[in-house]
Amino acid sequence: MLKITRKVEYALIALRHMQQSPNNSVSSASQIASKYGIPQHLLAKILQQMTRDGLIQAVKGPTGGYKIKADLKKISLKDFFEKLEGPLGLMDCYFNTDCLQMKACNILSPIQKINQNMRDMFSKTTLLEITQ
Amino acid sequence: MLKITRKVEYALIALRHMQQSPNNSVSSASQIASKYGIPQHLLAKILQQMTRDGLIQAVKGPTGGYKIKADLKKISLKDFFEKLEGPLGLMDCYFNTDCLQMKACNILSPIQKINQNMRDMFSKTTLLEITQ
DNA sequence: GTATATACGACAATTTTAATCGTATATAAA
DNA sequence: TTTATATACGATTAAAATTGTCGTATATAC
Ligand code: FES
Ligand code: FES
Repeated sequence: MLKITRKVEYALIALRHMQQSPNNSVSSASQIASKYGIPQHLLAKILQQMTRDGLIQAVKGPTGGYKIKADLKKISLKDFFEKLEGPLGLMDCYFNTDCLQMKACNILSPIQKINQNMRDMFSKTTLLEITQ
Repeated sequence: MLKITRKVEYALIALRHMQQSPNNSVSSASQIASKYGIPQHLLAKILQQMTRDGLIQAVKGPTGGYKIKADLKKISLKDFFEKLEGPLGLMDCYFNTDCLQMKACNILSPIQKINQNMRDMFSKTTLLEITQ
C-alpha cells in the first residue's frame, strides 16, 4: 500500500531524462525505453498522455520525439500525480459514494487529516526538485 | 495509487471502536463487523493479527472479544502501518532487488527524499491521534 | 516511397487485494 | 456436561487494479 504506480515511475524517469537532455533536444520513446528497460509501447502511451496534459511537447516523424514544454518548477508533485492518476486520497470514500457499506464509519474525519497532510506534502514539492 | 488497504481501514475502525468502548470492555469481532458492515471473518483475521502484534488483547469464549492493550500514544502511524502491511515505501525497489530491469535508474535518489518525507509524516502521528 | 516516429483504442496477462471456507480450540453459561 | 459463542489459523477463491501487448492510423524527414 501507499505505493506509486509504474506509470508515475516511468513518467518521472522520462521527465528526468529529458531534463538532462542537452539544449532540450528531443528524445524518442524508444530511446528512453531501451535505456531504462521500460516496455516501449507502454512508455509511449504515458508520454502521449503527458503531451495531452501539456507537460511535454511531441515532435512527429523520424528524428522526432518529445521534449519538455511546461515550467517544471511551477508544477507540484501533487498536480503531476493527479494529472496521471486522478484525485489523490488515502481511501476511495472521498470520490465515490458507494462506501455506504460502512453504515457508521468512525474514521472518516481522522483519515481526512492524514489525507490533508499528504496532499500538503506533495503540494509543496515541485516537479523540478525531483527531476533536476 | 497511494492508497491504504481495506485491512488497515478495518483495523483503524476497530481500534477506534474499542477506544470508545466504556471502561475498556471487550468488543467481539462480530459486534464490530456488523456495526460497520465489515466482513466478519475478514475482520476476525485482522484482529487476530493485531493481537499477535500486541496492539490488542483477546478474551476467548462466550462474552469474549478484544480490547486495547497497547498505549496508543506511544505507537506511530508508521509503526502501525508496518505491523499490518510491512515496510513502507513508495516503490518496491528498496525492499526487493529485482528492479534491475532499470539498467540505469535515474530517479532513485529523488524518490528517496519523498519517501523520507512520507515516513517522517507518519512517524510524527500517533495512533491515539487517529482513534480518539 | 520508405522508414521512423507519434497517436490511440482494444485487449490480455499479471499481480495485488479482498473475501470466503473449513476446522480446531477455549470457555461462559445453562 | 452439554451447548452456544468466541477466538485462532491456514487454504482457497474471487475480485479488482495494475501492467503490458497488439493492431492500426497518421505525420514527416530523408
Ligand atoms: S466511509 Fe469508507 S471507510 Fe469510512
Ligand atoms: S530502481 Fe526501480 S525504478 Fe528505479
